[in-house]
Amino acid sequence: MNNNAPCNCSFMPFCKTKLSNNQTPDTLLATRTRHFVRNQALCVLNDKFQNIYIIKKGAVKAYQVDRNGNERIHAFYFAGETIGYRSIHAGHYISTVVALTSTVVCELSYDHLIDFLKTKPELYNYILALVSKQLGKMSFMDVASAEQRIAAMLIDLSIRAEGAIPMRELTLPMNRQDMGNYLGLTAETVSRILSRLQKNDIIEAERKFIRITNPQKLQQLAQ
Amino acid sequence: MNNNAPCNCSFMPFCKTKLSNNQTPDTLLATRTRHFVRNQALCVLNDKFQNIYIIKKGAVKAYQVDRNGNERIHAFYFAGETIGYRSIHAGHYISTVVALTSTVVCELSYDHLIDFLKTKPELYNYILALVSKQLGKMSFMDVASAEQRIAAMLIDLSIRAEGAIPMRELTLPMNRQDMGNYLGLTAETVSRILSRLQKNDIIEAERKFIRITNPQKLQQLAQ
DNA sequence: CGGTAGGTTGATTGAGATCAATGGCCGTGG
DNA sequence: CCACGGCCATTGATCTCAATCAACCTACCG
Repeated sequence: MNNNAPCNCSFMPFCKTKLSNNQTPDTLLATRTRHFVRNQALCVLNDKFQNIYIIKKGAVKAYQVDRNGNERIHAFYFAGETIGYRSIHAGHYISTVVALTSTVVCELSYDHLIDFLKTKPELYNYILALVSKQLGKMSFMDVASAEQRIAAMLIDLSIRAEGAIPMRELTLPMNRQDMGNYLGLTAETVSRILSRLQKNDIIEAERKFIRITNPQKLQQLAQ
Repeated sequence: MNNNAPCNCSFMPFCKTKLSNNQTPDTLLATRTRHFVRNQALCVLNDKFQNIYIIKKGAVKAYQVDRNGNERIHAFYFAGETIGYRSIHAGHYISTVVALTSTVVCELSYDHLIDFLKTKPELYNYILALVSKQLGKMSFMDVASAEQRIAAMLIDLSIRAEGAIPMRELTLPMNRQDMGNYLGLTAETVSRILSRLQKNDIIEAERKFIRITNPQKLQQLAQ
């Protein structure tokens, strides 16, 4: 991973490189590459909101802890995806985000982003659209059956997860517990459904490795 | 409702009035007041996204229709609340929004808003925070019991719904079917739980009218 | 090579869906 | 004004799916 390589993420318009005199590329908007190991926190609930993170490599989970001390995962993020929009309003991080695997991120100061935007009003609609895009991700999964939820999640992951072959193969970065937590199911139910999908020749599941052998059927189950 | 009265909604900074020569107040950003009757649509899924609506009076529901033709309500909006942020990214409305009662809205062209913002860079962070705020409303209700969901919804409505006396009394703008749809429950379950809450002296429920007789207990049930 | 976290599978239970019947409210039209 | 019809709400009986509790297996890591 080259720290100075131009992004191809959603911040590309802010990140285009130009060659300066000494032939090293500069970004328009200052960023910093950071590395996180498994279980290390990128940001912690209630810490002052300062940075937006774009995942370059790896995967993370975002969660809150309820009054009973139970973890509630509300999102997973993969390479190319952005973390922090949800915290702009509050001024502090509204969830804790930890790395599920070794993870590389691009760190970007929100204040610098705002200052930069003031010099580029033509990007204004662009950045609003980026934040708006997140709003479309609110899901209705709470009404679906366990099988529908898991089918939908596998399809989603097969598209978003790093290294995944869309609708064919993927390596889950999270365990059954975390999948269940995110979907509102228990780890046992996740395990049972994956076994059932395998019995029905829709997927092959071997711990973290998943191969989707019948994408059409899986899509159908996901509704 | 005075069309020219200054807003006290989240768009207030764009809406402050000044007296011009002839003593009629002007808004900084052009808006238009519109009236909708029950069941009339403010906007329809897939129509070109053009306007943001701020509810001045009344209540609306936002829903999508799934492949099986089932309505899926993902939000209710009340006086003071804003509709349209979710559609900025897509360029078209990503849900259909219909009035639950007679409803008055303030209509605001998104293009005009963007143009206006370009003249007011100091409001960049403000508007980003407004959209970000919506992201915080994504809920975890899918893991709660039916009783928890309904308790939480009653508390939420008692704060947000027009004419509601916070934590005391409210008149529901929607029927049991819509409540259930939103919460991922059936109308029968909603009815049963409301009856149970009444039997336990936590609320009085008479069709659309709800009086919260034991707010502490209700809060406790909602977790 | 042993310990532990993660994963699978079985038996039982329970919350909420489903199916069904009844009653009340309200708008419409005679 | 009242009668009718439709929608909405309530309540009961039954069923189903996923949670829970429990046992056991397997991969991986120090």
